[in-house]
Amino acid sequence: MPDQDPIERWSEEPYFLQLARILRRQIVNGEIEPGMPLPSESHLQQEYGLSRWVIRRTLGILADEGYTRTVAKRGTVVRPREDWPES
Amino acid sequence: MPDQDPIERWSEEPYFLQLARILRRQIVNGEIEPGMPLPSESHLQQEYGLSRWVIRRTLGILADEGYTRTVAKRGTVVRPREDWPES
DNA sequence: GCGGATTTGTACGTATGTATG
DNA sequence: GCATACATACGTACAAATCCG
Repeated sequence: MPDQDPIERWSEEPYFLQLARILRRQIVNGEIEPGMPLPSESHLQQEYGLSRWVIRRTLGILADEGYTRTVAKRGTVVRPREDWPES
Repeated sequence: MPDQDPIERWSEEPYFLQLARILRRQIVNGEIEPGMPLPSESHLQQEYGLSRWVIRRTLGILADEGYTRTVAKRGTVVRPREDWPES
């Protein structure tokens, strides 16, 4: 349900940070398990009503943090827990 | 002289990788010394005839590598040599 | 194996906000 | 007050590889 995790458009916080927090939590909570794919960029666009710029910025952050790996023409998958930041 | 470091538009290599290589070499060669500012994004745009998207992508790479630090509303400066990648 | 749909990557343009100088 | 400079965010287009019926 996208509306459980709405992007606050009045917020000072950039959309890509809000969305990164939302997706990061879903991963940590096990809603998307290691090895499983995240929704595609276009799907995330529709789900959250955000531009692809924001979606890609967000996915870049999660990848940098070690939560996900994005492969060209394939998609983005959740990495093993040992690759996540500790604590 | 921009034309000494032209972007090869026929190349397979993305523009932002070509430009990153060019600017990285200028830094390593001491053409822009630590503490000194890089040209502004709009200046780089005009100098190389590239979009701001490519310029920012490039500067992001150099910053990730430790060569530069970009500060909002200020500009991008070259970091001390000890922050650069070794060898 | 073919062909279309999907998906990510690169690249462009524009607009607006905000802090700096 | 005004110009500069970076940050965010929207849009579009095309390429190339992959996936799938």
